[in-house]
Amino acid sequence: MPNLPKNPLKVDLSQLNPAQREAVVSADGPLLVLAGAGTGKTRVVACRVAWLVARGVEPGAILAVTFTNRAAREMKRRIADMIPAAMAEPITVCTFHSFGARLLRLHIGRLGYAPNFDIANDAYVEGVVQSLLTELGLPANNPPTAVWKQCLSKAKASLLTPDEIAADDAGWPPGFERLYPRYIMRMKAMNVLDFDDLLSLVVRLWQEHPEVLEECRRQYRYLMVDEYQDTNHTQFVLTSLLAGAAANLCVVGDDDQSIYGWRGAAVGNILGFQDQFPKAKVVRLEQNYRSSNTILEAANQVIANNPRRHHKALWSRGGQGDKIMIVKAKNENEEAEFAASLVRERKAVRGGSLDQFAVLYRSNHLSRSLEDAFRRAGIDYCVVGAKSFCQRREVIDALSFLRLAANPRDDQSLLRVLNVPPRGIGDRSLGHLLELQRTLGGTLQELMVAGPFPQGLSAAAATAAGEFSRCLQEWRSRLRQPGGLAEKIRGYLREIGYLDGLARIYKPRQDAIRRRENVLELFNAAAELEDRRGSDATLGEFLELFTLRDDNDRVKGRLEGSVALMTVHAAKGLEFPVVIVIGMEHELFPHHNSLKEGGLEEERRLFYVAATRAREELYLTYAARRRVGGNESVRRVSPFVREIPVCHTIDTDVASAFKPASAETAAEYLTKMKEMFGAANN
DNA sequence: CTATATGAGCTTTTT
DNA sequence: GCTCATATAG
Repeated sequence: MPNLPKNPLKVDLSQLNPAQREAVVSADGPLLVLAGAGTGKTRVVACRVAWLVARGVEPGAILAVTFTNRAAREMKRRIADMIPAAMAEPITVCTFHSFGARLLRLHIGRLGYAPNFDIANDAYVEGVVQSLLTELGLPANNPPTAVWKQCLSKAKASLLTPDEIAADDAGWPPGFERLYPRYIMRMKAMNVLDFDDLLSLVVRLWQEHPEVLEECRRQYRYLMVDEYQDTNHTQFVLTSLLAGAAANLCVVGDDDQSIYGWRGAAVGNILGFQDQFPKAKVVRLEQNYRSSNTILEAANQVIANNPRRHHKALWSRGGQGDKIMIVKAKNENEEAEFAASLVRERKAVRGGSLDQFAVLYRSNHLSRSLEDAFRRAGIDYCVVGAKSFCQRREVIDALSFLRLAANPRDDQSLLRVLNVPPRGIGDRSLGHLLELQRTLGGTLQELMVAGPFPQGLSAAAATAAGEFSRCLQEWRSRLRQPGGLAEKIRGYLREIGYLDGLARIYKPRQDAIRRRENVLELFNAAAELEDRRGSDATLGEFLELFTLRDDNDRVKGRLEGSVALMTVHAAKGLEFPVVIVIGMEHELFPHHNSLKEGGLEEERRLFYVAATRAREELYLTYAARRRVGGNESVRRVSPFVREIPVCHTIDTDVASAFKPASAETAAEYLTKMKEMFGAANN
């Protein structure tokens, strides 16, 4: 490269609207950006980062935290579009959890953990919970493990200690005060952290070792937090600690889109930001670049019924657009068929491909009738997010084998796969092993190879256990050598009998083949890592990447050319020209389980999110009768639908939506079609 | 110990 | 209608 004079960095703000520009150039002190749906939030954040750099802020001093990998990736991309790579590279853009993981790898020794800790995913935590429930003599499935897991997460996310839980009689299931401390001890003994630990241990680290906090504050002097409405208490404390008195803290979010309260997110964080920082500047982004004004006005009116919120009213320079169609179906099958025919008809009228359509629903099981209908209609569809790759049984098993090799202290994974595929070591032998651990202590892996364990077993079981241990040890040391990670993972899983065992575990051959393919996906992921990281990629790195990674990449590719079917939660952050929301019924949306704990407001926000996914056309459907858990029940339309001003809606039913039955419905139909076609021609 | 058969249960799920 | 968990026979 010749020595060219360096261009002074310029960031073009001319494309921004005044509010956006103000958010970008307010560089110092606390700043709250209230970014309504579709108001160009990512662009503003990226611009702000670039602007800071252009103003001379050292890139390495900027930390931008997001919730998802997808958001982090997107933000990096947008920043890289605006400033030279050499300046973009030192900027830290990452998720809360990867930030925590990175910091803890460096300093966790001070808290009594080893720095090569493993990170547990959901399935892993559930496994630990199950073992603990049996140990504590608590019922196995009442409440279900998922509920216990959620309680653990909530307790940790609120930074509650076991003592505080025991003193607090509000709402925890009976026995939780015993489970919670045991869970913490078990995880620590295995040197495994869960997702909440990645955050709460950072808080503890900073509180107990202020010099580490000081160092972080010196490094990260400009802090930005995306999706602030979704932060939980730990994340709030984390952010506050790091921001410190300097408080060059910019939080971006939309309280109206806070839909994760049930998981510990505290809307109060964004609602109370100005109480925390009385001098905070507040910028509202209300100009929407996504939806028609009909959709925006409907969404505005509905959300205005929520009492506690930052006032916002979205508007758009785009036209008024089509009315919102509210369609009544006889039952869930007619509803699903209507959705399918609607997609077909609108595609014929609009042209373009199927990926401009999305069908959204409140809960996963509603996808079933849709899938049937779309399959019958021969329309390509893709169900997003229902069962993520990582939760499949075979993937969990395969990962357990890998965790086992990476971490000799990981008892949980050992318990999970010791008898997978069946190798003659059943409940009795396992019980024997656990009994030994209770009396002798130590890790299960140690106990397996030495001491009195093999004697207590049948000859077959002892041989199997010995062979298992030998194989594990050998591959552990091989995996420690650098190079050929993917190949070694494959060799390990083959030799330990898992790959060939799949056919024995999963009975219909078709099923075994499918599961095998999923395991092969793991090898692909490892190979990918090797391509990116070079040949010295380690197993530990692979496991962390896989645990903290997101599934959305995979989904995105498949989405092309097909209708997206997903929950409203999964649709957050996405947009589609045409959106159909099904199951708009009382007790379903809002869901009956959420009505008790003042959850109606969150349900309304959820509906707000659903409606604002649509760019041009929005359809809301409901069924007069629906089979719920076997028996048919009579349904009423969702109250949210009736909160939309009638001037923005057309009420109809499936029969007359396509086929007019009488003169006046024919006229109405004609008007409707005119509007539709008119919009399509614009 | 393993392979099959029966029965309960079911909101949402960024990391 | 599908997945999990426990029961029971081989």
